[in-house]
Amino acid sequence: MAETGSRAVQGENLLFLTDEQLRKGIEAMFFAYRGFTADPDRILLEHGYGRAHHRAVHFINRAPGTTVNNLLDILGVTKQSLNRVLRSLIEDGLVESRVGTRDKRERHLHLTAAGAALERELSEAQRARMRAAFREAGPEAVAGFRRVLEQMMDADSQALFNALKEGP
Amino acid sequence: MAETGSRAVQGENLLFLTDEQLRKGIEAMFFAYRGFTADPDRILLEHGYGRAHHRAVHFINRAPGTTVNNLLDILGVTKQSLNRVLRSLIEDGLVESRVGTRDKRERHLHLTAAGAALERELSEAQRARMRAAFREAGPEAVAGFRRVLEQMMDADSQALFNALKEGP
DNA sequence: CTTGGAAAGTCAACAAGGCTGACATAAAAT
DNA sequence: ATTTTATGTCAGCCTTGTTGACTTTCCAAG
Repeated sequence: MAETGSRAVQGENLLFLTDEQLRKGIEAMFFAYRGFTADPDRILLEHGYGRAHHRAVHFINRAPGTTVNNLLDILGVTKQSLNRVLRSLIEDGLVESRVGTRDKRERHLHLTAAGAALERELSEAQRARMRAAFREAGPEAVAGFRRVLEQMMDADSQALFNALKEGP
Repeated sequence: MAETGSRAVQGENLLFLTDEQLRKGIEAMFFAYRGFTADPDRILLEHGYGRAHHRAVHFINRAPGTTVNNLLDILGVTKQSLNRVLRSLIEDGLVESRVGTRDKRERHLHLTAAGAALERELSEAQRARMRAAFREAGPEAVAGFRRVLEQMMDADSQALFNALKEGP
């Protein structure tokens, strides 16, 4: 327990890499993620939806016209799982599925007015919390926050994240 | 869409609070949390456990002798949900439940040698990723990361997080 | 000492949201 | 003409969350 991992490196100012510091980082991620999802979860409950619907709505809004396969890559779930969510969103008139013009096998997904309204309600709540946290922490902390999170992603997630940056 | 939220504040250097920046922060949290849980999830699968078991084992290790009620506060789930997880861990000999000496209604939870071994396997994998991310990002980024995450927590989570810092 | 209530455990039932496997259809690609 | 790809769907399973009802144990206040 005493000499695991980071303590092996010596003669450098790497105190931020001690197991103790790493453990704090891990627990901070756990508690922060709970806060991160708390507000949308409350709103979703009122509408009879879950987190899976939030994720679908978020990324359809981010990349309107995206295909089902593309969404599967982003969300990292099976098509059966996504399909259950998409079906209810389409039935409820929040998402529209348009047959592709170039490739008619593809379905292009768009939010309806109602879908966009829900997306706004969810993302405004989530942004409000993020904004408060960012404001409290300050711009330099925010830059560090982003840098660490990006490094924590898998390589493929990192690619998806950066692809979303620029937009479609 | 144009003048929501942060853009209302003007004449200040608050560009890090634009809706666009906040959206990036939200997506970064989503993808990073997936990476954060990916390694433990793989290990848990091999052992036939899930994330709920990881959380229980983690916090029992952090605060040995903690009571069930205390653990319920930390994890934020129902006792029925936690009980199912604890029962399997106890049956499998990873967790020991000792009747309280002062108050015999309470059960004090401890990891067995086998439980501690699993905890080590899980936390070492998770620390390895966190360590790599921290090292890449650097100490100032790490400080910012921690500051933002703490602000993102609910007030009660923040209290729990800080209580855990000092130890029992 | 009795009783109220807290701590813990248990049973049952349910829902969301993951998963696998199998199969169907349409359209593109070869 | 055949194969591959994109999508949808049915059936069934698992984990992990929920509520509600009930019991046992036991501390503490009356």
